[in-house]
Amino acid sequence: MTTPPEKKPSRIQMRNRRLILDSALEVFSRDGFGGATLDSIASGAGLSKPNVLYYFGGKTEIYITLLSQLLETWLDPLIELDPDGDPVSELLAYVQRKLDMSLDLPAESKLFAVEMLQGAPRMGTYLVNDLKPLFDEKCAIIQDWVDTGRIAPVDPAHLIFTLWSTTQHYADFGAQVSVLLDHENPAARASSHLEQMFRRLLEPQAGQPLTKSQDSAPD
Amino acid sequence: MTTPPEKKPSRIQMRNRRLILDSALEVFSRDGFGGATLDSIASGAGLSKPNVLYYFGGKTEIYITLLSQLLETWLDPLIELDPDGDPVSELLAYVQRKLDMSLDLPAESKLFAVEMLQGAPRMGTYLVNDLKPLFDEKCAIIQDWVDTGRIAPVDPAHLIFTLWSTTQHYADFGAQVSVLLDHENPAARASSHLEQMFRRLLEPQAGQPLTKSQDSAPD
DNA sequence: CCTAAATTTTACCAATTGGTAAAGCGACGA
DNA sequence: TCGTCGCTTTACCAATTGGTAAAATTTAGG
Repeated sequence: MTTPPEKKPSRIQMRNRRLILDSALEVFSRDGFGGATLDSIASGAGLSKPNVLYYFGGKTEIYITLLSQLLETWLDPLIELDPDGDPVSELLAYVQRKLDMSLDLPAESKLFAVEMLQGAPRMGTYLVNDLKPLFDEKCAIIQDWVDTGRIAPVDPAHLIFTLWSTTQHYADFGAQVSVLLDHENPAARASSHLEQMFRRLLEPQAGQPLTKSQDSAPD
Repeated sequence: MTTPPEKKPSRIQMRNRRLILDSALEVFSRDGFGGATLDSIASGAGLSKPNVLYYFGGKTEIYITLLSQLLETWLDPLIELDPDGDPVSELLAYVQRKLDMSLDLPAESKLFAVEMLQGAPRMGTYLVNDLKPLFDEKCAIIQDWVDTGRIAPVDPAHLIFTLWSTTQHYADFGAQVSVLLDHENPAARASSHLEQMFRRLLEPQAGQPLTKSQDSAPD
């Protein structure tokens, strides 16, 4: 009970907590957990360090708060993947949603990346308890689409990895992308490139439909 | 002259410098530049902190040394992309080389990622002076392959981004991959998934070959 | 074995870190 | 007017940080 005022958050509490979290997102996503300092978070929020610690129990609590808020936003597009929709459209829409998020909220993407690079030390349980079941569920859906010949045969898990990595790349490696593309805005080209790529990957080939992919061992 | 012994490096110098760099690679790739400490680098190398500073001028010098060594290894596969080879084979071989590197040397991949996430503050010049020209050169080659109808029409720059992101994902997000795949080794499946994906992306479609992209000026 | 150079350790330091204690400030109701 | 409750600041602190000086030790060469 030392730190966060209980009960109803007042207007000023809401405002300052948000200022702190906004600043912390920027700092943590750039410098990682260990590299971030309370001082830079505080100054980014326009507050003093002890004032920041009035609202949060400590550096770790800010980080955890950020991470769990992030996860809700992050999982949302995957949750929306509809087993009853048109498979290719659903997956292409997922790609676009993910790409939009990476372009609009690069810091969120980077924060996630930073945590993963460290081996997910403060996120391990979440990965196992929340992401894994959702991931398995969606893999099963995709596998069903493959089995019924509605998309080309593809490994669902690695398809999702590919989808995540290609979209998040524009956030996480934005510095590189920016230099290599002469600082032109990558958004439009990235979008059509990814759409084209996943469309080709996923659209069932006219040649070999479901006859061979139903259950036998491939390769 | 303060720090690194000049002239011929002795056997013990070679050994200790290598110990330090190996340990530093591990630490920097996990914790980032700001999060890494000389103490943890030293203890990882089995040396004392002042002893580490006998071989390197400081934390930054170790980091820079690591980065420039990394870049040679990292750029190599791209350099090998042969304009005279079979386009699809060349690109698929590049994918495999990149994937192998990510699986064999995940720390190198992570170090690069960490630096990019921070906005490449200690690498800006490398990006512009070394990577950018090479990138442009290879993009031109790929564009030529497209223009001559030897691969399907695709944006060369974004193709490379896709290639980089999908392969490096297995290193940078290894913690996530490991959990989601039930800790089974992703290597074999990743390899065939990526080969299939890029093959479909790149192989010219029977339907619409070079008619629309043939020779116009590639600005 | 002896010396000189190379290496390693011990003992420090100033600055910064995450965090705490308590005093000060402002608004608001009695 | 007063008190008090929520918020902010000032003044700290112990631990850790990157880095240095110099003594102690090891090594290599003759």
